[in-house]
Amino acid sequence: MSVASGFQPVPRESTSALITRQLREGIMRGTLPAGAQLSEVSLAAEFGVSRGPLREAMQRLVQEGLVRSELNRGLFVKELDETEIRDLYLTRTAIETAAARAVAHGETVTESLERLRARARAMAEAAAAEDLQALADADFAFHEELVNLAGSPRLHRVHETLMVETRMCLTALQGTYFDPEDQVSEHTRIVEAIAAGDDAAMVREIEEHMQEALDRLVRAAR
Amino acid sequence: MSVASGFQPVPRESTSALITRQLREGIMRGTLPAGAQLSEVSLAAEFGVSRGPLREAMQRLVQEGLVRSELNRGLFVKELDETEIRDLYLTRTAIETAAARAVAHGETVTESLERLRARARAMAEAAAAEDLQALADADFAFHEELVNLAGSPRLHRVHETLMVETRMCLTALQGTYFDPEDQVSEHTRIVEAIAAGDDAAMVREIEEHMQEALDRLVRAAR
DNA sequence: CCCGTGAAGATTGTCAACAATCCGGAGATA
DNA sequence: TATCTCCGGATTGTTGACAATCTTCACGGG
Repeated sequence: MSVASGFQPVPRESTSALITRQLREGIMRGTLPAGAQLSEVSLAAEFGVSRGPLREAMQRLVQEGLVRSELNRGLFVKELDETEIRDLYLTRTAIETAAARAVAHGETVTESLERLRARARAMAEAAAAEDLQALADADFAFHEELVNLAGSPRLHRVHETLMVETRMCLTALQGTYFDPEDQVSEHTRIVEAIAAGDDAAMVREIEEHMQEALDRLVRAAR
Repeated sequence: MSVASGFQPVPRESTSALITRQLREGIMRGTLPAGAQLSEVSLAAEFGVSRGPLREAMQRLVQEGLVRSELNRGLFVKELDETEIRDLYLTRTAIETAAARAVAHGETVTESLERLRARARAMAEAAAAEDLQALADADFAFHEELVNLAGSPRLHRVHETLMVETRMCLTALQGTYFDPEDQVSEHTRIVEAIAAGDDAAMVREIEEHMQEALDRLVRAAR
């Protein structure tokens, strides 16, 4: 019975894990806006489960830092002030520079670069088509790809949360205009720095990109 | 009644948070050894609570990555093979280099350096006294201090988990001998690089320190 | 001797009810 | 009018019981 035919272990997931994912999505999309109280009874009813599994999912989000718990009062979607946003981008810089270095020194650099270039191309196309939604999605896809290619479960897990928080910010500022060309070129420069194998340049490009993105965000928020 | 007399908000914590902390401590100290199944009933009995709050605490640890969940089978303390340990140190490097840079560019560099030097001194003293336990503790205190001084809640949260995992490794290898002098000098060099304000050197020293620590660990584990 | 079958025991997953706590407003008092 | 007290409603925190699932081991057939 061992024919080695690439079967993956059945992906069954616990209910709390499923709920966690949906809640995280909701926070990301702004369906659950920052500062909102998460009522246990109403959410449990919405998911069609009892409060037990729902509370377990909540605790996961608390540990993740997306939800704040006030004892005997309730759970609230975490709000991000400017200090928090700066910290968010500081941490993203830490994770993504590490990821870039791992990619640059990895076994499959050429393949990785190909995938990153594809993501960058997708951004350029979205920018050319002036499709801001697609541009934002491609932007996220690029950064997720970068961290995935590093092949580090820890960097990946941390980054996942950071991206949710980032999306939270952008959702809150929906409708604001950012110059597409800047964004595209910043990403292209990152890829080329990785291709060049120049660690210092790589770090510098990512740092500048984060700084730019942070500035855009903070400026728009005022 | 508003005399503004520096009271801090009562630190009341939820039961699941308290349990989480204790479980984490147990994992760290090896009381709950890697790979062990965490029985809900027995643990709940030990804590004197019912299974509800305990399960919530477990979900936090799952999210943190310290515990692995197998559906309908149970929860197990995560095991760290060599690949995992490498990833752990990769991530620690990412977090701690970022922290060091934040400290170096922070407002209170001189004060921060003082505290780091104090930690380094404590290590030197423990090494001189050949107290290996104290040396290990001082080592951890140094790295925790470094990340705390960065003042980043996100770096801090991630790092906390990483340190638990690191301690897990060392607990498993208890009794192994590491050269104290090497450890002390590596930390001193990190502090001095921060003092010199040389970003590149700082990153290099931390990377080398992590590499050394990783090598010591991997060598000892074989 | 090996392998499939099935029941018993143990463990996890889920639920609905109970207890404790908090918030807001009505009423009383100075 | 301002303030204190107390009560009702709502929400969270906790519990014990029930359902579903997995593991183990003995049994019987090939």
